[in-house]
Amino acid sequence: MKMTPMIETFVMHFGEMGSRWGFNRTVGQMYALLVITKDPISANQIAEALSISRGNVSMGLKELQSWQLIQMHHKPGDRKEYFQTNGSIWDMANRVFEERRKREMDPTLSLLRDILLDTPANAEEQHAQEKLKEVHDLLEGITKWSSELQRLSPEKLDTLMKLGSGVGKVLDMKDKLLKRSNE
Amino acid sequence: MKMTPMIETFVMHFGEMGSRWGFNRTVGQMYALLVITKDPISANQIAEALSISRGNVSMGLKELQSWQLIQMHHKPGDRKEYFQTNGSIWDMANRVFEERRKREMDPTLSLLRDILLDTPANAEEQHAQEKLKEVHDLLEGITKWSSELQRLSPEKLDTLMKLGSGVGKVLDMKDKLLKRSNE
DNA sequence: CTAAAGTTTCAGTAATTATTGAAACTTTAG
DNA sequence: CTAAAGTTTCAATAATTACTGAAACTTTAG
Repeated sequence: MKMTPMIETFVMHFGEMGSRWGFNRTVGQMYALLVITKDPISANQIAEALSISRGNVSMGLKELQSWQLIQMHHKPGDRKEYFQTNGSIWDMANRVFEERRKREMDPTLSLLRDILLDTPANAEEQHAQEKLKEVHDLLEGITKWSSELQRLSPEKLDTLMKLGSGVGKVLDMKDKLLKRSNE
Repeated sequence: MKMTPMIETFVMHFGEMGSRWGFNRTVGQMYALLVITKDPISANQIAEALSISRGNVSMGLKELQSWQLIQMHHKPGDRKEYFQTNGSIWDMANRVFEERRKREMDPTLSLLRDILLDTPANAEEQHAQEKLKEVHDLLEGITKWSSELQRLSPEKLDTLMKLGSGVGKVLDMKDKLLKRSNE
């Protein structure tokens, strides 16, 4: 597995970005390689293409599987395992959002819920709790909203995206419609 | 500056989460402290409350300022600088999203644009480019969509959020409305 | 059952990132 | 202008995180 310069550029960049996206450099490289490679490839091919150790590849594949970003394959008459990305680019984005929400918001949300059950001991804690309530409501709002979005069909999502700032107009229309139906 | 146990719990948790949110532990702690503290506090008070070095606080404040999350204040007759969070919790969320978009998507988007200008050298690169196009379109979609959302008034955003799965229905209404106005 | 082909684990080490604290710098009251 | 009060910088070091590769494990063909 030799990468062409174009492919190498992309793979290495994805590696650099990896850490910002929630996984480490080699996991980012591995995923990039799998995204642009048409046919499933083996762990050894990955190790060779990226010049990293076989052990590291094994751990990376485990990580990518835990994100549900890749799939394992078996070729008939071959004992090796072959890997491939799982689903469309949209599915990938959904999984990444979902996973990050789990890691970045859920633990905080749960802690905030606990703290908000306590009775504030003094004026200082009273003020603190009010702020925490705001943070809590924000996180809860984002969480609910994002799970609603994931429930929408891809077509509706696409419409919504294309609507852009037009969303404002649609909201106005909604108010008018409701009013009309109440009359 | 002594923190009560409740406040300490929150501050330390925010520190742990900090790295997942794009800044480091102490920056997370510092921000949490500023969020729940009513009156502006000095760099020294922060260092004392969190038991971290004065130098570290200085760097952290710089980082928080670069995210536009805090504001500096001067008290009359006092040479010290006092700090306070900047804007509402909503403003905070907006700034964090914006900043993360800059760090996590913009560089990739720009690289992808470049690569897509190249002519594929063979079938392998041809397939790679198709995939890259998909990734590019996804990132561009998210970028545009999120900047549209930021342009909406807070009230409309709130309506949109509360709408939840109702978004689907509103989209249906939109189609009907358009049809009606065309008749 | 055995050996071969493959995968995973994990202790040790390398690489990266965060933190300290002393020195350099800046600002202002007098 | 000077000294005092404050802030920032950055080289050294600590803490964390990622990577390697050999050993342990698993699976299957024969």
